[in-house]
Amino acid sequence: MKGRLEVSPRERILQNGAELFAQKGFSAVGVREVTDKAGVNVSMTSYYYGGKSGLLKAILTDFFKKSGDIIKEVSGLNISADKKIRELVKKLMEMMMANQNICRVSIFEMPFDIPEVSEFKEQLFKENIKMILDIFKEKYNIRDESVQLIVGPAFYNLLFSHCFFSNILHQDTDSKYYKKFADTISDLFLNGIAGFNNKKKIA
Amino acid sequence: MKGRLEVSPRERILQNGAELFAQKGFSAVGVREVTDKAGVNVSMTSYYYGGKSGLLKAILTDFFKKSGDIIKEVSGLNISADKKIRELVKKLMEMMMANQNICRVSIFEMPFDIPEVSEFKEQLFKENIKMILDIFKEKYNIRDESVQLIVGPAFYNLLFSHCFFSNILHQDTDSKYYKKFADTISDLFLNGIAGFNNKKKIA
Amino acid sequence: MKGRLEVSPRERILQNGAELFAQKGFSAVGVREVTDKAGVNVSMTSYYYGGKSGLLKAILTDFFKKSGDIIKEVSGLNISADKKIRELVKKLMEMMMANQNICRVSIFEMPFDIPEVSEFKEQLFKENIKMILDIFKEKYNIRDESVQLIVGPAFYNLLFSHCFFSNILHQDTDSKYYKKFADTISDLFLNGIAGFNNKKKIA
Amino acid sequence: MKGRLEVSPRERILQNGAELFAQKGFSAVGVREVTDKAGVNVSMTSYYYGGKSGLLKAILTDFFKKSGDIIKEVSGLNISADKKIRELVKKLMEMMMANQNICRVSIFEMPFDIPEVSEFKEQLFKENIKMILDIFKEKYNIRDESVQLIVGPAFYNLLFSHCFFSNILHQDTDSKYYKKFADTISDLFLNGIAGFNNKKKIA
DNA sequence: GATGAATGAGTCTTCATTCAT
DNA sequence: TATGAATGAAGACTCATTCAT
Repeated sequence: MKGRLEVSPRERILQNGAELFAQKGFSAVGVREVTDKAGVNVSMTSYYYGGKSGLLKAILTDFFKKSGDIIKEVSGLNISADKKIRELVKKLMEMMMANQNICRVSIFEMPFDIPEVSEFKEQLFKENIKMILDIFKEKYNIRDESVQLIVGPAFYNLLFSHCFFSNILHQDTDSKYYKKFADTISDLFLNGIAGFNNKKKIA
Repeated sequence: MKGRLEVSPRERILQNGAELFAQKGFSAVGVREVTDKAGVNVSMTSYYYGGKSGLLKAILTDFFKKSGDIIKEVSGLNISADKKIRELVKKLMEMMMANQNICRVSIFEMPFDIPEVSEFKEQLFKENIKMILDIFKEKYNIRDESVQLIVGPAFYNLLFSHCFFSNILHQDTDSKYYKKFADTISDLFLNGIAGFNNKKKIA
Repeated sequence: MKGRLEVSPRERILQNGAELFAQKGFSAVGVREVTDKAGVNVSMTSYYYGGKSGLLKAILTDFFKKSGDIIKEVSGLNISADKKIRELVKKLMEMMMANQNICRVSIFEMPFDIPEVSEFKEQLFKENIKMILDIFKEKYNIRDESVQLIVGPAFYNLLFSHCFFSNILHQDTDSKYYKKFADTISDLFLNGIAGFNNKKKIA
Repeated sequence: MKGRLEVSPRERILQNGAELFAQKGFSAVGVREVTDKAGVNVSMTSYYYGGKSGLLKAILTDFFKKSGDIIKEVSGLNISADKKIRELVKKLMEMMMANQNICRVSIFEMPFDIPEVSEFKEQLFKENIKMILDIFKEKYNIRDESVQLIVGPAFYNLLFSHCFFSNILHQDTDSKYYKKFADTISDLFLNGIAGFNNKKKIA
């Protein structure tokens, strides 16, 4: 009899896969490495996810579902756009803190050699970006489309810059750090974007 | 007969390698693919660069040399810190525009499965970040170290967010776009960082 | 509720197995493919037939039983040897028409990698050939054993040449075709074998 | 320095592949088994033939080239059609004796699970059959197309019935056997086909 | 300097089968 | 009787690298 805390093989593969992919990069990790770590048979990756790329798709799906839900939730709040952005940053940072591996993999893996997965990610990503831009537009007057194409991604990138550099800089990422990070990014972005409406340019 | 414009086999490998790595990711590209494209023999990669990872190291070296030179140059200018930042963004963008493949590869490839290259990149990257932070400190009062660890990378990330998303969003990246991008990022960042010194918070 | 026309799972596996084996070859078909097509659980192949090779043995048994019965029946008829041969060809063709998949599989699969099945088929096959040769010997004087070893198989092969080529030539195989085929083969063979007793050689 | 009798790795793979495929069937043989027997590295199969199916295609090409050359040569002879047929049988049997493995593989392997190879064989096969039928038509009056579709293949099948049964019957196949076989088949076929022109039917 | 045949380790995936339910 | 999750072995193939020429 399996105990209550027992995690299913399917889930173990996803979690361990995300962890290894986050550490070493998708294509540098073998399925055998993942399943060994998960304590299941090699063939279970194909059995459950239809293969290594299917596992990556499952990870991406998980991430974009989680972040999409947050964006939608924040969108629906009855608060100012600025507050929404702060709230969005905070909630996304919390989610990232709780799902570091899945997030890092979803953000950084660009499997251009697997078109199917590549297009899949592209689609999910664009949906996310669009929803975020909709929040910005509630208050800020971002007419120029080319700016939109810069500001939206820039925001997204700021958010995840932590992921980007924690890999390289090996910073400690406790909950206090995440909070500080969220605040700083919100300040930086809100002040930055506010400046667009000012006449006088800095420098 | 080799003309004046003839590029050496060694250089052809690097350029074609950077192009393919940028398109498909380092580990998704085989040396054979690179050398075929470059029109040289397979074994020349090992011959010139000591192997595939050696080629990546050479690309990284090239990029960090180029960006380091720009940072140093701008650092030495006798202008305000704000203007230095604008100049830095402008110059780096120009460099990226001229060396898209090498830049993208250098920024996005995280070869954690090859510790030697991974550490190599980490070292070069940290040197760059440090030099940039020194410019910020000239004027802005960024006391809190954890903020430093956020703002520096955030700036770096903003700069390269273009790379990140051009892969996914397939934007046109002509020289006009680059200029607009540089301006927007400079505005965003300078306004954002200026806000840190303001008492009143937005939102 | 199972109706009268319902076919048992066991039989469904055999029929669908024969069909797929006939189309794609024994080793190119997986048990999962067979059971999916049959609408039963994967493990039923092992359950009913003791495994994939057991299923093949069952198909072979079915075929050699059917053809053996025909040969015995024709042998016992009180007609001339020539007529027996015509009748044999006709009856076998009818049986093949009604059991195309089982016949094709039984004739063409040579599972040398599964000695048990290979020997099983060899034994059944030799019994068939022997019974056919006995019919020939009733009238024709085929003394030379090496000729026996040629003529018997040649007859058998002529009979099944239709199977052999229908795979490649994609002929229509309606009942009219089968009748024409049976007649032609009978003519060819009876004329051919009759010639053995003639002195003068053709050509 | 390699001796004069040394066979190239490429050729060793083909010969040993043909031998193993002939014995155990194409899909029952692993590439590793072939290359081990050939004394070369596993990857050479892909290197030279582009994979296991490429090796099969090479074997087929070899066979159909050899048999096609013979058919063309005999076609061009200035002798009666009957003599051409006898000569054809004799020459093909000689070729088969000298290339037993390649012939058996080419005749019996029907790789329907590899459409590319399947179609490749189909095309080569049809070309062969067509050339043979042209010889028949020189003298014999085979008007009915459906008979053509039977007689041509039947001849082909008679020829190769030896292959078919030597697998099962384990006959000795020395040069004396081959000669006897060629004679018997020629007699059988020429008498059989001659009978088509006779009014009276046997039986 | 440059070639390309050859290597061997490693990859993902598929398969028939089993066992607890 | 029937299920389907799980197994372990084996499959073909790719890759970076080397070495004799």
